[in-house]
Amino acid sequence: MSNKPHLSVEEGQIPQICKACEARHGGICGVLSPEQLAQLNKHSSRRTIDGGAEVIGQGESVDAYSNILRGVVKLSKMMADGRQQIVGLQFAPDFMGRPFSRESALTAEAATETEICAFPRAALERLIAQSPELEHKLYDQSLKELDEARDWMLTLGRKTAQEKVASFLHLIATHIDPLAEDGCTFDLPLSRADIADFLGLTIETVSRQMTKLRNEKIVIIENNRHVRVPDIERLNAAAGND
Amino acid sequence: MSNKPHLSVEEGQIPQICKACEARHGGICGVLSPEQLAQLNKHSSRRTIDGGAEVIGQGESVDAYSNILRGVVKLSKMMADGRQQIVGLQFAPDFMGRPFSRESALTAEAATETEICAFPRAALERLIAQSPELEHKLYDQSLKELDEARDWMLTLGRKTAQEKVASFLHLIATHIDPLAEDGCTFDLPLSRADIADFLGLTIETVSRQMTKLRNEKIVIIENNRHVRVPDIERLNAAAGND
DNA sequence: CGAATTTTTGACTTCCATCAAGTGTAGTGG
DNA sequence: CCACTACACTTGATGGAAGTCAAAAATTCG
Repeated sequence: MSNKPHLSVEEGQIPQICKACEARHGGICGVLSPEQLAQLNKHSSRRTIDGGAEVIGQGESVDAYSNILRGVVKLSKMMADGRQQIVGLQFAPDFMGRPFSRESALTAEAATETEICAFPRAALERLIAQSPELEHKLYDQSLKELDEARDWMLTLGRKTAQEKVASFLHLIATHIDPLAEDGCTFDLPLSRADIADFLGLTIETVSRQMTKLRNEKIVIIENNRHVRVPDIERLNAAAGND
Repeated sequence: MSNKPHLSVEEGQIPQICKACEARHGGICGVLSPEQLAQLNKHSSRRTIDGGAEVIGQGESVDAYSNILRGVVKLSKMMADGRQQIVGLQFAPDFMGRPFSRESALTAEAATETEICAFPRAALERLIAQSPELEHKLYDQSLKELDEARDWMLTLGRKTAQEKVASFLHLIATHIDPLAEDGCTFDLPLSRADIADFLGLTIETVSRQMTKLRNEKIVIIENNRHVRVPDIERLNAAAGND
């Protein structure tokens, strides 16, 4: 046997599909026992969502939660006259959903092609009720999201357009390519229109500030979507962070 | 059988000081058993904080949590160059603190004279570990705060100065005087400078927009701090909500 | 009352939004 | 392969909402 004895007993009960799943490393499934995983798995289904497609609409009733396995999801709010604000981005292996609320106050939309693992509300809530570890994990994620939301409030309320765009690039750089201090490269998951909606700006202003950052050699823009950051600390400084 | 909790039996064990406390009605103490209340109470202390005084500073280490019993607390973030953004307001009987983090990313400052009930971090974390109901309650509050933070992101990113000021007045009106649809009256817990920091504006702009709302008869400003809203729905409309 | 602070009002400036072309870039079909 | 269209992005010219600077008015407080 290649596995340790005490693990091999449990590993055998983990659903095949969960074994290599990212949601077990950092995601909420990591705190579930093999039995619980199997139980949740019975009702869950994987789905691929095209970029731009809506996962759940503002005001719709919520009857499913999901884990993001791949891709980026935008959470946004819209005013009656069409003004829109992106209030959060979710990456794999984030849990997506608002427990204990029947109705979504947000629109969730895939920014890129996205793969999710969805399960019915009742199944998750049953698990929450019987597993304090799961609720703890969810609580922990919501605290992180709250920290992120508050960071972004400072960006929205007090930063200049240039600092906002730099802050956005910094956010993406640290989420997509979380390694090498020097010279990280990535594709932007958002269009200019989305970036504008995230930063509370217009697409023209985003474009102009991108050009400025390029001219100042803080970023190298290769293919509109493809960006290289030679010095993440210079970008951080341009974002107004310390 | 005999140790099964029953209210009438246990009421007698509730600490005297907790009996009339607001934190037991809507606050986190409401989910604690009399034994747990007694345990927490042994280490807790009530404190009155003057308006303007700092409760906990950005970057300081956190060794206590607290419940707000009276007053309003501002949570804010500051940039290196002094720009400041208020990222949340907390009212009685909110729980205040960031579990599972040693260091505060925020400054908490009393906006008005405030009374809190503080307890050491270890005491609360011990209780959390043994009471899933408590963690559930805390989770629920953090989800509400997340909803509020995201609402405010829309305000910061996409609303005009006029809508921002109206949104702020609406927020206070619904928190302070949560009754009578028609004609609510209240005192603003924040100075113009604080309102500006909450809305991402300057105090001059806040003042001008206040004047405009007064001229349009949407609010009646009696004593700078004292405000009357004759029609909460008109205020809501001025805030850009549907 | 008079000093200090907060708030309002006024004049001017600036940054970003708006409006309007222009320049890729990708996809389609002949 | 090249038109052709559609779409995303960039660039330019102009205007307006909110910021800045300055001073007056109102309010608080010793």
